Amino acid sequence: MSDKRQRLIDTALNVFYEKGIHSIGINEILKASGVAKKTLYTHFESKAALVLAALKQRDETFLAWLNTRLAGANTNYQLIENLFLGLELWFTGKVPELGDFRGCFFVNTSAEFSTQESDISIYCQAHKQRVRSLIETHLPIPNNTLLDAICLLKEGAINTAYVERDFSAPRKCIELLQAMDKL
Amino acid sequence: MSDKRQRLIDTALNVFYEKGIHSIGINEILKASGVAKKTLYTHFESKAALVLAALKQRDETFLAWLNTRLAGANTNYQLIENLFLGLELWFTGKVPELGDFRGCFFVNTSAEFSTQESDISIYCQAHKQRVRSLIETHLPIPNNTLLDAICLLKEGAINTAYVERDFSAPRKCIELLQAMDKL
DNA sequence: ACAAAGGTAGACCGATCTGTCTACCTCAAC
DNA sequence: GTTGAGGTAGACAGATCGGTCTACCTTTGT
Repeated sequence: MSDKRQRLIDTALNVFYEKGIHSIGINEILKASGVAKKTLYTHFESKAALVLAALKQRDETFLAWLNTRLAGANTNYQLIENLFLGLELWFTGKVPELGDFRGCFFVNTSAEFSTQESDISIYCQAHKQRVRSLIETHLPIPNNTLLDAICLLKEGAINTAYVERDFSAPRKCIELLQAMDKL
Repeated sequence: MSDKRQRLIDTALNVFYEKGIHSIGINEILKASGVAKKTLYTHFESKAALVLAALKQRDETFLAWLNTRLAGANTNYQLIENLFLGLELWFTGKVPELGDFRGCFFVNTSAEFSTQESDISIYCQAHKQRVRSLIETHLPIPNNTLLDAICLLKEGAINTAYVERDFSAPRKCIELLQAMDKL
C-alpha cells in the first residue's frame, strides 16, 4: 500500500539533510526513491508537505536515539556524559540511524525558511523544545540552571562541529559542565 | 565608478540574510538595488561570487561591531558582559548595522551549501575563527578554557535565539560564565 | 575629439522548477 | 467480474532560474 509513502519520506529526509531543501528538486527525490511523480502528489499535497513529513521523521528518529542514549543515568554527571559522548558519536559518523553528520537538520531547515510563522519553522522550534524536555526527564537530580547550560552547550557543540568542523566540542562541554555541577 | 558594485553587495547581503540564498533569484536583487543585470555580471562572475562578496561584507561589519563592543574590558567578567549583552541587543533588533536578527548568516549559509570544500563553506569556517581570535585578544586575563566556554555558549545563544525564539539565552550565558570564571 | 570603461533596459537562451494530467497497469474486495 | 485504489512513465504547462547578449547612453582621461 503506502510503503511508497514511507520510502518517499526516507529518501526525502536523506537527500534534504545531505544537500539542503531549496537546492534539491522533487525530481531528484523521485529518481532516488524510484517512485512516480503522481504517487508523490497523491500522498503529499506539495513539496512543503513532504518537507514537513521529513522533519517529523527526523524528529522521531532523533528523539528515539537520544532517549536510549540518556536512559539509565544515575547522576547528573552520567547524564551529561551520555549526552555529549553521544553527540561525539553522531558527529564522527558512528550513529547509522542519524546518517552522515551535516549539522542539525532543524537548524539547517530553519535557515532556509525565512518566515517564522511557517509550519516548518514552528515545527523546528517544537523539536528543540521536545529535546529539552527529554533531557529534563532524564536528569536524575532536577536543576534548571544546569538544564539551561546543557541545552545551550549542546546547541553550541552541534553548530561548532558543523561550521568549524571541530569535533572536540563535546569533550569540552563535559569538562565545563562537570565543573559547573560541583557548584 | 563602482558604487554600483557596493550597492549590489549591500542589497545582496540584506536580501540573502533576510530570505536565504537559494530561495532568492538574481532578478530580485537587481530589482531591489536598481542595477542592470549586465552591470552585475561585469563585477561578479556568478551568483556564487556575489554570495562570497556578501559574506565578506558581513564578516567585516560583524567584526567591526564586535570589536567596538568588546573594547575596554578590564576584567574577564566585563568582557563576558560586553559580548553577551551585545548579542542581546543584536537579537532584539537594536543594532542597526546588523539588521533584523535572523540567526547567524554564516551558519545559515553553511546550511545551504552542502559541499564542505566550497569557497563559501570555507569562508564561513574562517569567519568563526576570526571571531574567536577577536574575543581572545580582548580577554584581559588569558584563559583558554574560558575562551572555549565563551565561544560554545555564544554559538548556543545565537542558534537558540533564532530557532527557539528565546532571547533570554545571553543572560543565562553570563550567569554561567560568571560562575565558571570564579573556579 | 574621441576612445575606453561603465552604465542602462531588457530580450533571449537553455535548463530546471513545482505541479497537473493522460493513459495504462495491478490487484484486492465485494 | 467489476470497480476503485494505488501504482507506473512521462509529457506537459507555466513560471523562474542563472547567465549572455544586443543596442544604446554617459562619463572621464588624454
